[in-house]
Amino acid sequence: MVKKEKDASTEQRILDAAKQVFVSKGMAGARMQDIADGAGINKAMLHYYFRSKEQLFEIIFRDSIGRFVPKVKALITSELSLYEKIEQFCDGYISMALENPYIPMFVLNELHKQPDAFVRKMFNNELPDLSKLVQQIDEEIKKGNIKPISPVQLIMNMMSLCVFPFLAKPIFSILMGLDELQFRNSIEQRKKAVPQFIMDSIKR
Amino acid sequence: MVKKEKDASTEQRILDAAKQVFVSKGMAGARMQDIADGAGINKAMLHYYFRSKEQLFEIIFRDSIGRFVPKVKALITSELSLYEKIEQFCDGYISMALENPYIPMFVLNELHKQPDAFVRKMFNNELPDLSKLVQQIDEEIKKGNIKPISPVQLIMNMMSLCVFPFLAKPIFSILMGLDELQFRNSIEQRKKAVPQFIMDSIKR
DNA sequence: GTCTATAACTCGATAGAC
DNA sequence: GTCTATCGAGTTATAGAC
Repeated sequence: MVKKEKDASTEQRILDAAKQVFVSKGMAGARMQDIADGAGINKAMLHYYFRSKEQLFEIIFRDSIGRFVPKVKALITSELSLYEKIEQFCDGYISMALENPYIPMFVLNELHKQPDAFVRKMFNNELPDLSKLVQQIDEEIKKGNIKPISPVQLIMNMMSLCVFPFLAKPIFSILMGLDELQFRNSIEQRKKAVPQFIMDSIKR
Repeated sequence: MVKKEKDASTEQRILDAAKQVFVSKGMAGARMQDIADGAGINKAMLHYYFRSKEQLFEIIFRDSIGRFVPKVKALITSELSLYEKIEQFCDGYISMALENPYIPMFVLNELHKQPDAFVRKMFNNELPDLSKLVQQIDEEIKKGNIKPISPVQLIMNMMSLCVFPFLAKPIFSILMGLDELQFRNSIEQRKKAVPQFIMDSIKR
């Protein structure tokens, strides 16, 4: 990196443009030309800064998801109560996705193209251990603190409620006539509303 | 169609293979070669039966989603109670997606590439009218039958709980160690469990 | 570092024999 | 109806001048 550090560097402009294109078109649909246009340079420069499309994609992905995964791993094996875990997962995921709204679609697409390889990559070859969380749910049921529910169903519900609105943004916006700001506000509310919705449902 | 009707027709084999490929790779990622391989023929035959990739995609899409959309439109404007609508939407969507598990991903992908055009195509240029449903929710709140909740949030929740598990099948299966049958059973349960989960949460 | 030009390749589509 | 062979458009990637 011998260049001068004046305005927003070419490198950064490429990364920003690439994020934008990769999320709206997916890896296969993305065109290096579109990324170059978005960054205000030509295709050759993309290859100068990042050897290949593959590598550009890789860098963006790691940079985006790299910080969130370890947090979730730590959370689910922590000593917090079930309610705190639900609260922190929802808040943490929704906050992350509000800052990187392209991530949910990005992850989903790659997941479908090569499930095993991608899951391993995402979790650095070490799957998070859900057994403690599952056990915790079963205990709360046995103690009579929450209604009987299969842990698998509860975890599915929590993830669904957090992730899906980001994936379905286009259809929600059109169907419910939400503009950019209204959509953002609706999502913002969900940081509190989703844990509330879940607890209202399961608590006795 | 002058060919003999012996085994599973070439045409049907193409459609089956195409479904399979389109859902796992998306429209842009799908390769005519892969579809041809899946159907046990060569690329030229694809073009003989279906003029273009575009057209093949179109046919599969209309065939899959064509029946479900009108049902939903009728349901939300019907005279049924809020609870019955929730129950029937969840059961209807989950049943449809269990039979056509590729649809959720398929719709989502196209939605992201060309949101407006695709939504119009999906609903035949006539968006479903949610106002009656929204009004119904507000009334139930005013009557004190359910807790205060934004109709937008409630509808988002319902759709999330129904759709997301199909999208996230690969990660759920790996994370929770579910085989094909176990996953199917978990989803099957959700036909009843999701409406229950929602009602438990909102009812007074 | 940035550009133009072009090589190398992928993939949808077509021609034409059988 | 089915195949092989090939074209042509569109894309990633590289060479080489400035």
